[in-house]
Amino acid sequence: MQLYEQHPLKIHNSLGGKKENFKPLKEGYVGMYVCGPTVYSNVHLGNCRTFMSFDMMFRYFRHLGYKVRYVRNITDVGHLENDSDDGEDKIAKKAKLEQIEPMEVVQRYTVDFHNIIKQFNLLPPSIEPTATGHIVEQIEIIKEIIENGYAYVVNGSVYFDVVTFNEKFDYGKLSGRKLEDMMANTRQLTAQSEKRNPQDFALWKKAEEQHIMRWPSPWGDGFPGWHIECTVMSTKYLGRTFDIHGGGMDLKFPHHECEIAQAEASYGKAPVNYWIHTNMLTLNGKKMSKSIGNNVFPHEIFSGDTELLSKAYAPAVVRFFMMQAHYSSILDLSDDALQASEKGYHRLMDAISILEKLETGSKSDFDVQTWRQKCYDAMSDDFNTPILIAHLFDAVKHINQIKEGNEMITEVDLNLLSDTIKAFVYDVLGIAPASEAQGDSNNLDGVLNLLIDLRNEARANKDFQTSDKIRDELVSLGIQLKDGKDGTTFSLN
RNA sequence: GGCAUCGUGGCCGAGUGGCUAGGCACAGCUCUGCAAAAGCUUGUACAGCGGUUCGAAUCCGCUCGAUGCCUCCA
Repeated sequence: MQLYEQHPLKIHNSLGGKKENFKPLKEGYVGMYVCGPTVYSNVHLGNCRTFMSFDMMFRYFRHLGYKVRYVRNITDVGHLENDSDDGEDKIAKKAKLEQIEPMEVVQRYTVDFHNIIKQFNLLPPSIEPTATGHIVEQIEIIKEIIENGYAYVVNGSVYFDVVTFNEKFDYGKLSGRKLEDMMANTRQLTAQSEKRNPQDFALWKKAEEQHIMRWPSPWGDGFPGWHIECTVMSTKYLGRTFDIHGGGMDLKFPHHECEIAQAEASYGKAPVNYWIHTNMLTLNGKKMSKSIGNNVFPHEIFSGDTELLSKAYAPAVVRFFMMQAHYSSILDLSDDALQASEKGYHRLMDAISILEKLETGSKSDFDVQTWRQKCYDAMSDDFNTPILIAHLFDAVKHINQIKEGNEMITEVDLNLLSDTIKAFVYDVLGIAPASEAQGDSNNLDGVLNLLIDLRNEARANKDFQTSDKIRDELVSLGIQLKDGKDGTTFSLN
């Protein structure tokens, strides 16, 4: 029996706005697509939060025993700079600015993205397709949409006909908008626009002479519109209808709305059963955004090299900080909040590290079975990581009590406790084990144990000057000694 | 202007029609040579105004405020 049978999962579906019981199309398998980064600049921390949230979901699905195909794309072409007719591709624009090949820009920032994501301990997706690798498929689906009567060609460009589409399908069902309202709220089209209606969006854009990223198509040389790549790459690898589609809240409209429209206009059916949208990470109460410059880069956090922070924070601490908030809530980044998380993180990790040293007894004062169930209940209730973490701290309390000799635990329970807490912290939350995060080494252990011995000798001789010197010097090196009942231990910061 | 989300104790952040999340900070105590760590104890918050209810912070309405989307953005 798989874990997913014992712990049924509920997911908040953005389409409809309700929590629903999760039922995959094929039992035991999950298909999940997440809109990945546009690689024309470094990822900022806000981007990372989204990918981290979906990484956590990916991990929990796997933990539950599902076989998951997780597709996260790389957008390396296609974002129109603006809606005007000379709209050019963001990546191409950046390339011209820096006098290099567009694919060089793509390469540089893709490498940066992978590097950062790895430090945050994200698992690689099953497939990471690129938009430029699927031009042929994009052209094919555009042809289909034209044949079905939901798109029109103007002067080498192809536009999706929202009004015609809306007659048969419902444009706006994901974002809760009505086409009439949208049209009423839009200014009149300028005379020179090619579009029949301001709400129409580009499926294919004609490339002007100076446009360097271009591909031949039945409508002339050009490049694909922003929304079509996701429709193509998701359905190609997951099927025309698949389980989960995720992305940041800011993509709900128009991007995801358009994806639904494109899929329905071509294949005639809804592409996705469960839409999941993660909320924004804010900085000073405002959304992080590349375009307005309100952002923090991960390397600035890791190095502490920013005016926003008083010190550097390890990737695992940042990850723990993010997991303390629900994925669907706005999270505001601040130095105070990170500091609080860092302390909590160390408390949790210290408890895990003393698990092996605990002595077992004849009975348990801690109901591990019930606690374990609560952990699953939290995660299975729309991936409620903050509640899970609250339960983990409940266990921390008991672990410390057992260490102090105030409580007892049986060997069986201790093993279950140990396995469960490690599974949730390491495997599900994706928080790196202490040894990895702290750069463990046996040499260091040996040296520290020697220093601890020397200090304890000094203390025994009441030579507190020496003992305090050892302790204080170590603290300034980031090593904290902890005197307990059963001797002295240390932890690294 | 339209649509959406949200407003919780010093800070961060869950949750919910009645039975006190959690973390951090603060205070007292225990332990300690002194600290740190750990443990124990204390904090009764839910924007405002109405309404529904035996009972609402939780449901409904209004007001105020914040944020997001409506043009590229996770």
